Amino acid sequence: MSVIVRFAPSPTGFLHIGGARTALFNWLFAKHHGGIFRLRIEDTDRARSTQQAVDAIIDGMRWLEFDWNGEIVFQSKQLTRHADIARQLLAEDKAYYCFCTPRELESMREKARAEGRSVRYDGTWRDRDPKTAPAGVPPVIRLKAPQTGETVIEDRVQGRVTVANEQLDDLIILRADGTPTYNLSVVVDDHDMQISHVIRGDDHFNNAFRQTQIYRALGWDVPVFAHVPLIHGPDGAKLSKRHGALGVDAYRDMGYLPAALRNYLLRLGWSHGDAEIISPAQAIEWFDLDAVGRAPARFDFAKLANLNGHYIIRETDDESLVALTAPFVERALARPLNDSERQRLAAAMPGLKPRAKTLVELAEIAHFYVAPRPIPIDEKAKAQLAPATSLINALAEALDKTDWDSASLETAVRAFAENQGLKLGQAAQPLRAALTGSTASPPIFEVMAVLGRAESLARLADAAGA
RNA sequence: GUCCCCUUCGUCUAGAGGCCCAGGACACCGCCCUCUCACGGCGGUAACGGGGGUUCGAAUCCCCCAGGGGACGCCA
Repeated sequence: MSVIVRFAPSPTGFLHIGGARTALFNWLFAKHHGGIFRLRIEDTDRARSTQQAVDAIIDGMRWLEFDWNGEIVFQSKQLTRHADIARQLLAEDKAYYCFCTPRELESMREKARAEGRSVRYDGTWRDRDPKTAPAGVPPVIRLKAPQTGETVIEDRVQGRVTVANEQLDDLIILRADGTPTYNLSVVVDDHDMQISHVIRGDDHFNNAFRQTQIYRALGWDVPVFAHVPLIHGPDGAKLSKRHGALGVDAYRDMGYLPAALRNYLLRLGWSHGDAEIISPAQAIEWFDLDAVGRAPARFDFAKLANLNGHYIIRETDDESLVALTAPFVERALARPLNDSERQRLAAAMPGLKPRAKTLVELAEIAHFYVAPRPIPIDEKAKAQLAPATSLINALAEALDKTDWDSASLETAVRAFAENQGLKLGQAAQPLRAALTGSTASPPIFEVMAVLGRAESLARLADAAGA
């Protein structure tokens, strides 16, 4: 069986983190089986769909490097096709007109809820003659769903799940305004696109039963379903904006790498033995639906940060890191970086990157390298500097006679400290405070080497003078 | 309320009857490295929701309970 899957978001917002994982699973599944991965925009809700959201989703997909096959399918363009199918079902007596008004349905639901019954359409118009319809009520079309027996789904993640048909009511497939509803559109599109496996969020599980009934009514093959559990927030509740249901663009802005996000999302609800760091090639080789867990997973920023640190430190070359970090540095500087500054950052990168978990942090700790003099000195650094003015002056004098490379500078400072009867740290910390404006930084001799003689001595003079 | 699903360290998970007085990763704590902070190395705390069965033997199979989640729209 050839594999054709799709990711089908509705464009009512950004590509959120749960959607990104669904896209990842579909994408990996397709790659693993040498199949086809398609993108379909479910924009049948004319009121809530926006072009902006479509763009955000495409943007997110590109950023995560999820390449899809063929043209993007816009569900809204298939509306007449969907409506035709609804009418075909009507003609075949597999569907019927229902003249209940939304208000009537609402009171029906309220009554059911009040009586503790399950909330379902009662089938009022199922066997009633449309000729008895009230005037002026535009009808909807409902599927004549089986009322006895059961509907079974063989889900690749959830297993075999059975629901009694009496639990399912006659769902609306065509609205009063003649537009198709979601469940009909999905079935027709998935059929038309020859989708073999429907991999999507658990929140669609109930729809799978409805959709199965539509497939049956149409005499079409039902695709293989795989419903993956949703992602929860750190408190176990449904993921909300407060704890991470942000658009992937927000993660980009927070300085996360797409590779790290992909790796993190992959391990949320899926595993391969003890593997944690998983390359795209390995992911494609290993990924399958059988290893997807059935329990919802909580989103954990700390683990994402750790993974991101790994990808920054070990999987990204320094040149790329400079390019990725530059926008954040420039934002803080409120001006573009020039070539020599970029070169300085590149030279500093080996010392910078093990100290950052995100590109934002990387930009923050890199800032002192390109900050204009006199550089800002934080409170703790000021405290270390205050009693050390003469020490800084003496050090500056000694260093000015030294070759300006990391090793020579270290030798000189060590000799200086020894002569003064100081521990190395007692000389290095004031130097660090003066040169970086902070009490924590990359190794101070490396900092001096990257800064260069002129800039370093100037910063020392600034500090001693202040 | 009704239907469906889920339940191993704080978190992500390994585990498909004996290899498990439960392994890995993140987080946390300690030590080492060290000019600071990181990185790295080493070590540590920490879990099978509860109760019944089945079995010589259960984290693994069955039942019940509790807790959590999802769905019940002329939204997707």
